[in-house]
Amino acid sequence: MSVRHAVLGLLAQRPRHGYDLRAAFQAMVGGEENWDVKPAQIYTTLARLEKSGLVKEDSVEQDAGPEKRIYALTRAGQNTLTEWFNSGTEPDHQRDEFFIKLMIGLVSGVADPYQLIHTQRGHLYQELHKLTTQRGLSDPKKELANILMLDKVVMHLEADLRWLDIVEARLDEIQRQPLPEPESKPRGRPRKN
Amino acid sequence: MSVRHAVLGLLAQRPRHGYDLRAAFQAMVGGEENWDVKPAQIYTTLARLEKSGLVKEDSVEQDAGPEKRIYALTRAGQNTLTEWFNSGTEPDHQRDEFFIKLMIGLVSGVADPYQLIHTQRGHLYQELHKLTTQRGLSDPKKELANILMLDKVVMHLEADLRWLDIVEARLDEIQRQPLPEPESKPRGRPRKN
DNA sequence: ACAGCCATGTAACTTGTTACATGATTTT
DNA sequence: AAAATCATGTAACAAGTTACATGGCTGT
Repeated sequence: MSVRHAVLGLLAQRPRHGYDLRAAFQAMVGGEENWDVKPAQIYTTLARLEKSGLVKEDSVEQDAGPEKRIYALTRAGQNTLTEWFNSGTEPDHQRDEFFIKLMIGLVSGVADPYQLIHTQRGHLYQELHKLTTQRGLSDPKKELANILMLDKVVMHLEADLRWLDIVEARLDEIQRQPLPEPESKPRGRPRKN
Repeated sequence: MSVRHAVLGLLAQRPRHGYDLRAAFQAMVGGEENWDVKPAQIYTTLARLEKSGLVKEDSVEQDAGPEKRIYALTRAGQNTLTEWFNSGTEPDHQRDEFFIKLMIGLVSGVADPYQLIHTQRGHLYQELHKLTTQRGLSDPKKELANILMLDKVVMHLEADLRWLDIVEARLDEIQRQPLPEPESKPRGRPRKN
């Protein structure tokens, strides 16, 4: 849902061609490690936007190199964009794969929840470490978008880590006063970290 | 990607039919307000899993009411499930719509970033308030999954709020020492909150 | 009698990914 | 001469949503 509007926004800045849009988008989210938009998506999105009348082909440049199909916003496109800005934004309600994995682990008896948590914690710490060293090095020269994205990812990694601690605490609580759960016999808890 | 594996996991617990799977899934994520899985997705997923040989129709019950097509895991399904548990889980790298909205706002000059932040903060506080009162009321009687999901959502809402503060601080910094940005002339910052 | 739950599905559509395919220019 | 970058797209697929369609049983 975001890419569609991002394309409109970038075209509001100035008319652009597909390749340019992709580069601008990637710069905006701080590189492909954060959000790798495939060329295919840009071009198909452009085609769809054109079909919907939100965008139109402005001109075709060709100055040494392949031709560039420049697209521009239509009035309808501008309206759609301002509507987007004026509407609220849902905080993307965490359809988190790990949550599902943990719950399925608890319920199906196929995997040990404590093991899952342990693994995931390691994973998150590793990621966090990678990012914070990255951030420490090149902070001043990086662009705003890049920095903000890093901030965001770090905040959420920390939130996930805090959540894992809470989950563990809650599981411990339950093991002290076991509740009537059918299939899943509680396993012994391995040593912490 | 999650629903597919969730279905496998729930079938590992015991054979089930589509309607039952849906109910179990919804219970697991703590109700439709968190993750509303449509019936259509359950049934199409089951059909795909069957075509892939991970699941097979076990029997058809009919005891007063419509017939229930009971599905069970195949050996291949069990393998897929354990592979899933043994593989790492990416923390769902925040393809957050608000981030894009803010960046496009900054870059396109169409919307005021401070206004966007202000609106979003209000939105998040409201949500947070709704959840914490909800949590305060019925904590002991609720099921584990429900509680964990609430914990998770709250952690991430708080992370988002902290992030908004950081963003504002960074924008203020830039306004004190303006950088060479072409299109977007900085707007006056409206009063906080 | 009607509403609501139980239970199943199909069709059309949207967003996004993967893989393939082409070809020119610039850099090494 | 080869590799990287610029630039465009198509085809097939996967996941998910919306809307539609059907029908029986249960409670008011």
